[in-house]
Amino acid sequence: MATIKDIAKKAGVSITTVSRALNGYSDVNEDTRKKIVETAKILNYSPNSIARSLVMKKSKTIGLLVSGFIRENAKDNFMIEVMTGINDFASQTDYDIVLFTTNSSKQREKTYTQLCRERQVDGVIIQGIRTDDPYLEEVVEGEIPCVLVDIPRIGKHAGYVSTDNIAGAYEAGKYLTEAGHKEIAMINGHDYAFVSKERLEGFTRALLEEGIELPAQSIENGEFSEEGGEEAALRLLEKNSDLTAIFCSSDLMAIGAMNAIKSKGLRVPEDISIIGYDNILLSRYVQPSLTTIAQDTNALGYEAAKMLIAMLDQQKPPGNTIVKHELIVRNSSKKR
Amino acid sequence: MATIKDIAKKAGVSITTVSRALNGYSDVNEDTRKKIVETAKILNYSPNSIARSLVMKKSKTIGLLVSGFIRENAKDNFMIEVMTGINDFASQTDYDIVLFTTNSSKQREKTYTQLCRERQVDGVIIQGIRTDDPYLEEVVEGEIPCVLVDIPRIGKHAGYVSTDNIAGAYEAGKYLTEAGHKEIAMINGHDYAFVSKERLEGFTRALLEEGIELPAQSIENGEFSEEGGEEAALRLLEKNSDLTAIFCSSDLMAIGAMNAIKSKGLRVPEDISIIGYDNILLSRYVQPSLTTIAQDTNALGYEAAKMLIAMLDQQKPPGNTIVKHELIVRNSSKKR
DNA sequence: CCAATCATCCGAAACGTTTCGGATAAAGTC
DNA sequence: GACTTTATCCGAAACGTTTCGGATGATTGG
Repeated sequence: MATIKDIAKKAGVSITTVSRALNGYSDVNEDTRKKIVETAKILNYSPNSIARSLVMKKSKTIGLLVSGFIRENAKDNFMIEVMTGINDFASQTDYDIVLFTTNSSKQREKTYTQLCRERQVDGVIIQGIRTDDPYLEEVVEGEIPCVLVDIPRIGKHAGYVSTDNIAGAYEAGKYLTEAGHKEIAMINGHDYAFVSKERLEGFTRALLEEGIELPAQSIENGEFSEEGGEEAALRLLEKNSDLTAIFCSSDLMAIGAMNAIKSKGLRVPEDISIIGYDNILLSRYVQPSLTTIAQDTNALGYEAAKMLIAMLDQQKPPGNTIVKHELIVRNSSKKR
Repeated sequence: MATIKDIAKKAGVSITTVSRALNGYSDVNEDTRKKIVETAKILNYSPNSIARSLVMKKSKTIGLLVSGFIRENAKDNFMIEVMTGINDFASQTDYDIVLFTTNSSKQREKTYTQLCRERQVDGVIIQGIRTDDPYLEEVVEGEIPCVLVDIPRIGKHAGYVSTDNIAGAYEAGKYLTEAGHKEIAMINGHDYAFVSKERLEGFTRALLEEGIELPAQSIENGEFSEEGGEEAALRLLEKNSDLTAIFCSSDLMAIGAMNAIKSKGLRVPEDISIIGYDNILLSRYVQPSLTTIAQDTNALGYEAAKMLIAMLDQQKPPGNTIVKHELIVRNSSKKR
């Protein structure tokens, strides 16, 4: 592998001059620059970004820290869409992406901060970690520029992107009440996700405005999985056989709930209306197709990368970006 | 950021000793090691992997070069499952993954080899590039250890993982002929994918064994997309209204074909049987659920990472790994 | 007691780059 | 002609590690 030194020797100039020539500095004669560029090409030179990183103290890489990057979660193309969004922006810049994954199963001995410092990433985008993650605090308070996806926390070096989950859930609630539903239940994710709290809040508020209470026994957690959603729905149906609508905090749980309803011999949407959240790919293909709150997932990633790189390259202070959402009515819900 | 030098000063030893103590060499007294480890902890030391990479000439990263890592392709969770497989293996090792993506749209000025050399990846896994990719040759013949996914090429430093596409397509063909189908067509991907060639070969052979010809006019390309599959199916139906079965080179195209059939007022599988390839997530959820050839996509990635890291760490020569496949009969196909 | 072995430590070079501070010679200024 | 300016170049230090080749002193063997 040819180095800058080899070029210098071959071209008969100093190392300094080669470096400056290749980096477009003005204090090098156009003729010598040409010669240097030419010999660089002849020697098939590629700059060694590691050496550069070492002296510049910048690695030009951003870490993508995702939790639950495992096969099961591939169902949910949420994660992958966020990733493509991040990549969409990053590929326009000179930043590369390095993938960190946390398998919560195996005890991890290193904190996220350590992980990032060792790999010398300039910043990190964090996705899918739970609010009870022991290392969340550390990274929000820490020195490493970071952007959180769907966790509304701002720190000295930490910003976030998300959607307005309260408003989204509110719209779902409004939609159901306006359709004449009265006996309504909710399947939430788990208590350690911000989105769960927010969606509960928005949904409750919408119902309350129509004078409908959402008692604790009408809320079950489904852990954001299809199976969890199915079981949660079964429990809800057990408790209240008059149910006419269920709002689910994720599409995957909504699909599970539909399975449960069908297994009980009931029909969607004739007997029970179902509304999900996320607008995952599956929701369009499932039978009946799913009414849901869509988020621009791709934009979520795009904006995250944009914010992070603005923090890195232009010292912009971290902030928060809210990406739009939208109610998409399909066939899993109907007027009462 | 504390360095090894800081530790040396604080602990009153040399830099060498700190390095050797931290890396578990035997020629350092147990007491001094303890002291060093302790002061390292106090100073909140993290090793700088960049400096280490520079001197070791190993970055302990593998590149993941994927083509078409864009939103549209997220439909197809093939790619993401391969990625999780790669990650599954890599996370057991000390290798990190850095993501390279090629957006074929924007003219790329750098070859894959240059990309890899600049970022100093120790090896690379390449996924989703076409056989007519101008840089494929370069990387197969090149010096950088690489593993190709679904491209059967072996070089001095290049191996591959794939499934037996010929056998898979052969099974699909056998299944259809044994079910009594005679008027059969095929929707293939495009001419620049190895899998297309192989699937065509296997399928043709199976039909031929039953004395059934597959003329060129019974084969249409669908570019591996849902829309392409739909259009291809329409062209086929136009040409031959007696068709009773279509084999598609990908599930996505199969789904498109089903749309086309329905739009023509025909039924799947009563009028026309459809069989796909890949067993993507959607194939289980679509109506009717899709008969398909399943590949262990996760294993594809896992084995790719395994092979690459064996090449890197144990100088194993590159080879080829064939991952198993399986015919999964669902509801989009039936006996004639 | 002398030489050989051993345990423990360290200095300095090396990895490939960037960049600060200057050096040199030619050109311009009065 | 003496001075300043300008264009062009370069030496050497720095980034944070690893590692080679020794150095030191204590212990052992005969």
